[in-house]
Amino acid sequence: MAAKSSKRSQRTGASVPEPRGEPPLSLDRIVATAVELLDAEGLDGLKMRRLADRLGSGVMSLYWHVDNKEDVFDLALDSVLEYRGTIGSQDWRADVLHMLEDWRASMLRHPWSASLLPRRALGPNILARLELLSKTLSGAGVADADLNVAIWSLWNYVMGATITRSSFDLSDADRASGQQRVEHHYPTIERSGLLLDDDWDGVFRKGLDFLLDGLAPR
Amino acid sequence: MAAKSSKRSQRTGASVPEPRGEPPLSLDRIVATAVELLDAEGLDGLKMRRLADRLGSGVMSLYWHVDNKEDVFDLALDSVLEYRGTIGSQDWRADVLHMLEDWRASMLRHPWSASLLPRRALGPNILARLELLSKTLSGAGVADADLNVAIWSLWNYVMGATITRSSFDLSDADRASGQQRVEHHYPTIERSGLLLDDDWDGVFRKGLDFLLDGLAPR
DNA sequence: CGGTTGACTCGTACGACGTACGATGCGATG
DNA sequence: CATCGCATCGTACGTCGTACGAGTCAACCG
Repeated sequence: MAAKSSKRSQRTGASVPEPRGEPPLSLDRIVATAVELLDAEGLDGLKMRRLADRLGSGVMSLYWHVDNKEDVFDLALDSVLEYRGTIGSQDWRADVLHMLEDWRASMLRHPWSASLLPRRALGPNILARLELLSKTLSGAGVADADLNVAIWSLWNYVMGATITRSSFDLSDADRASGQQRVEHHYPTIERSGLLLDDDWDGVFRKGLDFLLDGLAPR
Repeated sequence: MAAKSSKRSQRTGASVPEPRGEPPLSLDRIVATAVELLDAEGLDGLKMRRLADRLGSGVMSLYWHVDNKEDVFDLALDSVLEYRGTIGSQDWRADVLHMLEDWRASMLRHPWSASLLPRRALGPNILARLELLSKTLSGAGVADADLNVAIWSLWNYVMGATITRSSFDLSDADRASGQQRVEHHYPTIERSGLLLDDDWDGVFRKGLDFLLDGLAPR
């Protein structure tokens, strides 16, 4: 991450008239198309050749805009994590909830992002969210000494919830065949309906509410 | 996951005398060596050819014991997540803390595991840990209605904390170059020392304590 | 004792992938 | 018209996962 040095110049503000037919290659188009491809085919579905096909260009043309395939992953991931919401209403708690739920929703909309996140460095959009979270909590009266624990607790919770959820979606196919295994060997799990409960949103929200209750008085 | 159908038979209880020289191939040896290789070279360092080299065998011999490379990943991941601790002391809170901290430690000892977890189905050792957690919390007096939220809150927290930490380790290399960026654009993060604080264990423990305080009375 | 069978090993080969390299086209500038 | 930087792309190479089928050897059976 940080400063990859492809030969590409700084993006222009798009002052070109942009004619008919195939639009020209650009970083933005490449990243947007990569996201489409990832959404449609998953992590392993992103091949440089396929990406080029979708863009109507030659494979090697991509490499003028992008350093390598890892770069594409980084850019796609960060583009998906951008936050467009606002902050600074009267109700700091609503601000936090909105931002965190939006984050979770963004990642679930692009399930590959959860798989990618643990092995990529922190992109600017992730840092921006952390900054937003810090600022809001700080403004809400959380003491400086407690700030780090509060931020990380929330962060970890959301991150973990999202990744767990993605992981479960992945194993849905195995669920049927694995069900017997669960029923016979894990009685407590079975009794609690832990793996069957489909109300992920509700559980997520309850835990988050609970966490916030503890972190700062309503 | 679940029932992969390699041609391998059920593992024998090792009744063979096991002679000198290169030991024969076995699922256990393959998995153990895969973990070594992953520890040494990371996710991308695991190649079937390299694995075979380390084992002193031909590449294709692996495929009698294993379905494919994904199978190796699944087995390596699950083998690393096995919990050998006990449960059922007087102090349920200590039991939970021990199990969760052991989990985090296991994953940090094998950083590739955090990257792998989100895209793999739930293995038996993960389910076993969930079962243990459920049983302990249930025995500690957490009401059935609150059980799911409690389990998931803890689970998500640990999962998120571990993955965040791994992610930060990864970006350590970029830290120096990215530091200016952080300092200039993210003032609140900078002021709180959020990205510089090296006491991850302490923060992890504090948040966990806090979470447990809320989930069940001391 | 020769023949058969099943467990296990492995050499060769193939298709797919990421990408290095150098040629090519093109608009702007002198 | 000549030059130069931007942008594109065809070809080729090395590496990967693994399909296929031949090989070895011990155990078993007639």
